[in-house]
Amino acid sequence: MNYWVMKSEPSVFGIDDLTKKNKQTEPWDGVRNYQARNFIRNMRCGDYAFFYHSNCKTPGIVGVIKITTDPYPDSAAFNPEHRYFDLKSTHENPRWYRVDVTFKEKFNSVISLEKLKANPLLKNILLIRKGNRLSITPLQKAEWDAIIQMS
DNA sequence: GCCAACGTTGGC
DNA sequence: GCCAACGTTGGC
Repeated sequence: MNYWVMKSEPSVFGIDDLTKKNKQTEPWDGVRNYQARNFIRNMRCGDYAFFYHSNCKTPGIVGVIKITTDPYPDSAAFNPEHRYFDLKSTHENPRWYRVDVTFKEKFNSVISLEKLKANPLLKNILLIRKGNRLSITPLQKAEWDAIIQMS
């Protein structure tokens, strides 16, 4: 079992896009960064992730999602019409991957970036490292637990 | 809107 | 392989 943080701009795709009754599972697609891609390929069905909202009024962790597939090729990369199209990704040799995520929980309030930075138990997490731009980052179990404690 | 930090591209 | 130029991310 692995733990992750998955980051997205809520104006593009936010946790509320997963809280609708008939749409609690969505593919997490569009990851086009190699480091993040490598993390996705290490994900397994049954892993858990925090949903992080970036580039918004109060950036921070807003809830919990579950990884509900193993990684599989991101078909958006195959579609020339799609904004995530990549000529160099082919069916024979896919370059980009995605997983499906399922809504689990939305916190009553955001665990803000500011609070995450202030918690000494989280001082090593990639998410808050200066200059980090990865949309997918791993967490240790102890770090996961520390964040749950804050919620 | 600003700008620092980072990743990618492409000329050489 | 180096590195300048450029595009993007994301906090503030």
